[in-house]
This record gives sequence, C-alpha cells and structure tokens, in this order.
Amino acid sequence: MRISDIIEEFIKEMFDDTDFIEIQRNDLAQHFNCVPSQINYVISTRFKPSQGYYVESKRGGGGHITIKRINTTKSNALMHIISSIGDKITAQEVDIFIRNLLSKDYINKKEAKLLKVATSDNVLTISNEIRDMVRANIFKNMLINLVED
Amino acid sequence: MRISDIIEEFIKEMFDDTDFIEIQRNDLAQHFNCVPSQINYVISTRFKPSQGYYVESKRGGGGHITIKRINTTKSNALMHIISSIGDKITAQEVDIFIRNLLSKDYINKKEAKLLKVATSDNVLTISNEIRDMVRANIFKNMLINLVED
DNA sequence: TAATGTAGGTCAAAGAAAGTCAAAGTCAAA
DNA sequence: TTTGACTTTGACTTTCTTTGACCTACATTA
Repeated sequence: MRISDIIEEFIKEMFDDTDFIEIQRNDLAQHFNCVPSQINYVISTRFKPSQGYYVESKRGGGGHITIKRINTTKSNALMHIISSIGDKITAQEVDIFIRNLLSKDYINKKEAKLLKVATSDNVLTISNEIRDMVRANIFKNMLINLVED
Repeated sequence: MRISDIIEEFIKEMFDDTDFIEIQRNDLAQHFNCVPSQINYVISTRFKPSQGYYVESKRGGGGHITIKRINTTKSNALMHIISSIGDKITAQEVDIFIRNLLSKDYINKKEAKLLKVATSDNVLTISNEIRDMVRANIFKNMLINLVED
C-alpha cells in the first residue's frame, strides 16, 4: 500500500469524534519516515475543500496544520460535491470523492462500488479528450440519484 | 502451449479461495519472461465481464491491477444475463434488462436507478457510433459488481 | 531590532507503475 | 496458399507518487 494512502487514512482516523484536528507536519513525516512535503501532497490531493475539508496552517515556532471537516447532512454534502464538479473530472478525483463519502457514511459500499465502476477509466473506453467530460456527467447524475433517502 | 494461456491459468489459480486478487503487471511479466503488455492482452481477452471478471487498476507508485471474480455457482442466473449482453446495447434494451432484474429481485430499486442513470442517453454524451458500446461496457461492469459475494 | 531557530510551503525532477497501439509473427481453416 | 483470427513484441505515453533543494513566515532571544 502506498504511503500516501496510509497517511490519508491515519489523518482521517484522527477525526475521532471531533471535526477539527491539528497536526505537526514534521512530526507526522517523521512518524511515517517520509519527507515533510509528502504530507503536503497527501493534504493537497485528499483534503480539498471540495471534499469537505478546510485546511489552515501556520509557519514558524509552534507552527502547525489544522484540518477542519465540514459537517453537513448527506444531501448537503452530495449537493456540494455535485456543484463543485465542473464539466470534467479525472478518475482519481472521483476516487477521492468516493472515499470521502464512504468515510463519512454518506454512501454504502455497494453504492461506492457502483459509482466507481461506472466512472472508471477501464470501463469508459472512449478517447482521452472526452472521457473526463463523460465521467463528470455520469458521476454527477448518479450522485443526484443518491440524494434524499 | 501459448504463453497467454499459461498466464491465464496462472492468474486463475491465484483465486485460491478468494474472489479478489491483486497483481503487479511488471512482476508477472518478469515471472513469465514476457513483455508487460502481454499481461494486458491476457486480461483484456480472458478476464472480461462476460467471463465473470471485473478488473481495475491504478498507475504510478504502488500501482497494481486487481481482478475480481464473481461466484458463478451462487449467481448463475445473473451471470447468464451478463454474458448474454453483446458488445453493444441500446438504452431501451438496458431498460428491459433492468425491469427483468428487478422483477426477479436480483437488484433493488436504488440499484436499478443507478444502473439506469449511468447508462442513459442523456448522460452518455458521446457520439452515436460508440455510445452503445460504452453503454454495454458500463452496464456489464456494474452488474458484475452487483453480484453478492 | 537583528539574528537565529523553528516550522511549514513550493515546485520540479525522478521514480514507479500501468496503458496504448500498431507492426510483426503464428497457425489453422478455407 | 491465401486469409484471417489470434498472439507476441516493443516503442512510446500517461498517470500517480516520492523526494529534495530551496523558499517563506513566525517566534524567540541576544
């Protein structure tokens, strides 16, 4: 398993019952035996605002990174995602959305699987130029159908 | 015997008691002393949904290919339906399949909805020539993942 | 207030996998 | 013996991750 995924999971587990955590970049990096910038990579790819996270940081002595999880209802979260998606999206971005929805229990595993399958590169056997557009379409429309119930 | 057949067999033997395996393309190629793309060939010709398999992969560091096998004895009927779907399918035909699956209780209403959305003409904003092919792909792969494991 | 130390930020290069595609090869059937 | 389906091969591409050199901001202390 990738170190980035492990770090992602680790951070998500820190949101035990709060929706606000504070980390030390260097400590975390040391803990996982990676370079500090790896933490930035994880945060910037997996904890984006569109995924319901808010990140702030402070440099210098006593510096830190805080991650806030936006707490909303399922339908709000879904609507938020839908409106944040432009007319293109990559498989990786979809993946991150799905992981997030799962970790917040807004969707179940089967739904996650269906979303992923219907939007994966393997299944969307079309040219590169239009794939991300079609994917955005499929994903958004499927999400709409998961809202409210 | 062809190397492709040997690789096919090897992979199938990896499904020892699980329905889910993960392989490293380069490792496998090395093991059989063939070019990596040979693995793609084997997978794309022998591990299709109509043969009861679902494949996904990820590139980059820590990349891999995962193959899921559906339990055919348990879901013979569904498998039969999946393999009866050709390379192309229209939205109307999908609709008939879905109604059928619903009436036989192979899927529930929510799943039916997701299937329908992901394969509808409205959502599949691509040229007419390829739409029915892509739809068949999406549909079959989604169905494979609806099989209970 | 200048200097020093302590954090975190950025970005691009290198690395690690997998994907694609078309040319060339094989082989059995017509 | 030609044809066509299937296989093998490899050059090139794309995607994602890891790493490190260098930069910026804040805090403490001389």
